[in-house]
Amino acid sequence: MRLVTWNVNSIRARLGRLLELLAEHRPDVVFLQETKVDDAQFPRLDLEAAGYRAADLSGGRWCGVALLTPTAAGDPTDVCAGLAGEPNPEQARWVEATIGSVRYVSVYVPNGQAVGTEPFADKLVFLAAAARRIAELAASGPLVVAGDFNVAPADLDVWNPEAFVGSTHVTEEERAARAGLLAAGGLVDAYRELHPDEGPEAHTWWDYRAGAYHKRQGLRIDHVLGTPDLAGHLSAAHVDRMFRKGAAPSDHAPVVVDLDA
DNA sequence: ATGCCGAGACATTCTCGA
Repeated sequence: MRLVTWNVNSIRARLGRLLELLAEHRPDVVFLQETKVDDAQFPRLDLEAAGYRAADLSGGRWCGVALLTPTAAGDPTDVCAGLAGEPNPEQARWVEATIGSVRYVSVYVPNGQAVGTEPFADKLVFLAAAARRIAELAASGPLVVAGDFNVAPADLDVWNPEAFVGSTHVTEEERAARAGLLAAGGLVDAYRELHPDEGPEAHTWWDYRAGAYHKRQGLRIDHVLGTPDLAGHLSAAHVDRMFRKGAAPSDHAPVVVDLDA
C-alpha cells in the first residue's frame, strides 16, 4: 500500500504534475495541501479520468486540502471537513475520511508568518486543536495524519539551523506542539522511523527564490504520521524530488510511504 | 544535474507563502 502527501501549491497550476504523480506511483491514498481552488473549480473530472476520487475541503484562493483515493477502492466514507477548535475555520486546513478500516487526515498547518504575531499564536492554537482531535481518532482505530505541518521537528530537518534562529518553523514552542501531535495518538513519523539520520535527502520544501533548491536549502516540514499498528507495516519511505524539478514544480516535493499490508 | 519566485485576484500590483 502506498501513501503520498504533497503540498501542490495550487491543484490547477499543478494538475499536469499531479496526474503524472498518480500515473507513476498509483498511490492508494494521496494527501494534498494548498489546493488553492474554489469548490466549483476543483478538477474532479480530470481526477476521475485518472481513476481517482476526492474528498476535499476547498477554501478558494488560499489553503485547501484533499484526500484522493482510487475510484476502484470505493467511496471514502464519513468525510469530515474542518477541525473543532481551529482559530480560522474558513481557511480550509483539515479534512478526514475513512477508507477501508483506516481514518485518514490531510492537514495544512498555518505557517505562522512571524514569531510573536497573531498568525503565530493561531498556529499554536491550531496544533493544540489537532492534538485533541488526534487523541480522539487514535483511540478508535488505525489513523494516518499527513500533510504540511510547517514545523521542522529537529535541526536535522533544517538545511542550516543557524540561518533559522528566531524564525518560525523551528521554535521550541512549535516543535513542542508538533511533538504533542505524536504524543496525543502514539503516532510515529513514518519517514524518520526508517531514516533516522537522513538530512538533505529528507527535506520536502525549498523556497522558489534565490535558487534554494539547487543550493539544497530545504526543510523537512511535510510528514506522514501513523498509529503504531500501521507503523509496524512500514516498508519504505522517500521524498520524490523529481516533482521539485522540471516544468512548473511545486515548492514542495511529495513524501511517498509504503506499507507491506 | 536541480538552475536562481510562483499563484491568485475586486489583477496589470498586491498579498501570501515558510
